[in-house]
Amino acid sequence: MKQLGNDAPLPILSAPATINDVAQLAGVSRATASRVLGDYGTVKAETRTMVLGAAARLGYVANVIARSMRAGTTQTLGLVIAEIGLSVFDTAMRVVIDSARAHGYQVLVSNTNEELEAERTAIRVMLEKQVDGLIVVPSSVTDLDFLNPKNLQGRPIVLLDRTLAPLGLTSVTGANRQGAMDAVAHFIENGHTRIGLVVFTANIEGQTPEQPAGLISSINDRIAGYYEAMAAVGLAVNPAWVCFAGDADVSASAAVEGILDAADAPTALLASNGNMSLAVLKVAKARGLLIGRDLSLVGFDDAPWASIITPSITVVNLPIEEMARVAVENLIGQISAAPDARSSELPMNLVLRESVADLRTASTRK
Amino acid sequence: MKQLGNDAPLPILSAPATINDVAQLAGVSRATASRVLGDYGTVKAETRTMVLGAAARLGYVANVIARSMRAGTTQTLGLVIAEIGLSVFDTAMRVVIDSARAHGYQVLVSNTNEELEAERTAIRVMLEKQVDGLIVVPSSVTDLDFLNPKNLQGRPIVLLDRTLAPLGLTSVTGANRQGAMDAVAHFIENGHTRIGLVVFTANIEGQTPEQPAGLISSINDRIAGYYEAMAAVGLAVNPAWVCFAGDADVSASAAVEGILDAADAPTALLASNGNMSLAVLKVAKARGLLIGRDLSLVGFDDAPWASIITPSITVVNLPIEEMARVAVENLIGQISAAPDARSSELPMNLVLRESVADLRTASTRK
DNA sequence: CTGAAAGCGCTAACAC
DNA sequence: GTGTTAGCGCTTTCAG
Repeated sequence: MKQLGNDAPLPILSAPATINDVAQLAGVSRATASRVLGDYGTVKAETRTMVLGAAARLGYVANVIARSMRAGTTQTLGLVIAEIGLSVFDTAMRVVIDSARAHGYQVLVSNTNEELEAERTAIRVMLEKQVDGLIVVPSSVTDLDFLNPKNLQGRPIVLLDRTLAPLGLTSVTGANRQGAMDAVAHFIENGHTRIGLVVFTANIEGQTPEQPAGLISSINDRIAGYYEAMAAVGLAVNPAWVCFAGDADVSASAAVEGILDAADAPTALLASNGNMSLAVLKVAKARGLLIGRDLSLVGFDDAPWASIITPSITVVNLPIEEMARVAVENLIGQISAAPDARSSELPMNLVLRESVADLRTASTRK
Repeated sequence: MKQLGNDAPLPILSAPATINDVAQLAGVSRATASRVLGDYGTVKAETRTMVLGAAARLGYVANVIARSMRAGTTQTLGLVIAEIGLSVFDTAMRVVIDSARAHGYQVLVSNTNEELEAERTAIRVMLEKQVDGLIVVPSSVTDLDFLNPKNLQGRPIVLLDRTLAPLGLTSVTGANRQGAMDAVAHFIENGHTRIGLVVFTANIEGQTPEQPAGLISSINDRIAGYYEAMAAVGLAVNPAWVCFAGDADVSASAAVEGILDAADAPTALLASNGNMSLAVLKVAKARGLLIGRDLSLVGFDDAPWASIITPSITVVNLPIEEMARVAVENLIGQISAAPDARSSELPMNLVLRESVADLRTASTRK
């Protein structure tokens, strides 16, 4: 390699310039170039200028991969999402990505489509890629030893939206049980007594009236809240009012249809998530049922359209933005040192709109 | 370092196991361990078993970062999205992530919120992280020298949804001009002559009736299509029917309000994207206007709610899933070798639903 | 203030 | 079939 003076002509590089090229062109050692580029140690102002000039001339871009190798940190977080396209998770992604960036981290994203195997692979790949930490929306409640910290190469993890009790991992969730109870209470306040529950839950085939085993915690809690709120006021639940569906298309609709076809069909439906709200809307539309009059609906997770359509939809809102922010901060906290890995459960609040009919005969307005 | 036999006791490692640890525990050289783990070259079956066993016992996870450094490839794609949360881009993300994975690539995602500076930074960070290629939804049409291939370290790039004519980069877009023309033609077919256009366009302040300079190509093409279709049938465009808004909340609503308040207000509105459709819905709701009767609407980009609400919304659908797939395949094609970097423009199609009123007096059904 | 040299974990010639 | 060795690009002691 020929030695180049300070103002040497720009060499033609086939590959992207390395720190060696910069050092050479500036006529200094690699170490000095690194000091300037990495902005540490001490370098004569003049030398610094030379190096910076050389870097600029060469269009030098640091190879962060190489830096990572020495530093042992990649400034990258892994985000494993159960279902991109579901409004609540899209929002979570946006916030995770944006606030990670604000903290100097990039985000590697994987989508599992609620499939266990995809999740397992995603985690492995991210560990291989040496992410500094993981934010995971877990999609299964069994066979999750791959999420056990002992298999995580010492990398911190935060669960988002769902907990995994047996593993005792840090999680950031919504108060789903309370949210469901509030929804049911709202129906009751408005004179409803026949209240149904349609649950969207990945990983089951078609639709079924029996509660599947191994539901993720958020759904589980919403179901528990529903039963608890009904029981609290002594309202009986007709088993035909509760149904579970495994996909957003046919079985979700079928589940809703099934409930509406029951002998003493509910006047009100609690939909377990955004997909299910859409399914209720779809069936109502097909049957010519006017939401908020012929059929009442409360959904979970506020979506951009929920407030704007007519009638607008009353929802139990998951504070997903805040949850995502908390998850990132908690994770970065764990990475940086302080192991204050405390789980948080954020309150959910009922957003009153127009989709619940007031069944009270007189004018008993609250 | 002490030599360990085949069945040596498991050493307690503070840091994650490296290939050295595996080799040592298996009693072979690093190279052999690498051969087994990387599945190349030839190794005696017995040795292979030893190595695999050792790796398993140690919970060995390959350090892909180190591998990348040698290989010069990271198997990672960079995705720079203009607005996470807009249905069309969320879908693009899902497809990019999923199909990249199907090709053995992971995806680093950044969100620019349509801000030039964020985009510039995102690209730089991704180059630093040595992504093998970039998929970018560019948010600006000026100052984009950072997207010039000569500043991209030789890494291929594919533009999604929008072109950048001066740079001549490969792009995958929709036939926006044609789409807008189809929408206008549909209005006209249904007897509308006063047809308005509300445009959502980031990076302007508030709302304005004049067409801002430097609009991204997709929006530009939609606007051009609108004017062209009107001109084609000799329909005059009242300037008051066209308005531009810079944010999804107040100014989008204000733009719609402004148009509806015009002396000869349009009977039909073409909304330039999903955000704008929502704004039209919002204003219509506030004014008690029934879409599909009092005011007709055609939007762009099909969203999950568009078909389900009442009335359902007629849209010009961007084939975003296919576009995203094509973008990934094109990019990976460029990475792998074959520089068949041809841009594609995919057809858009009008999805007829219920949001356009038939103004023709008699029963001239088509 | 700057340079020489070691090494992060891995793979790939090249020997034997 | 397997081991030795060099080196990807970078940072960081340690000398001077």
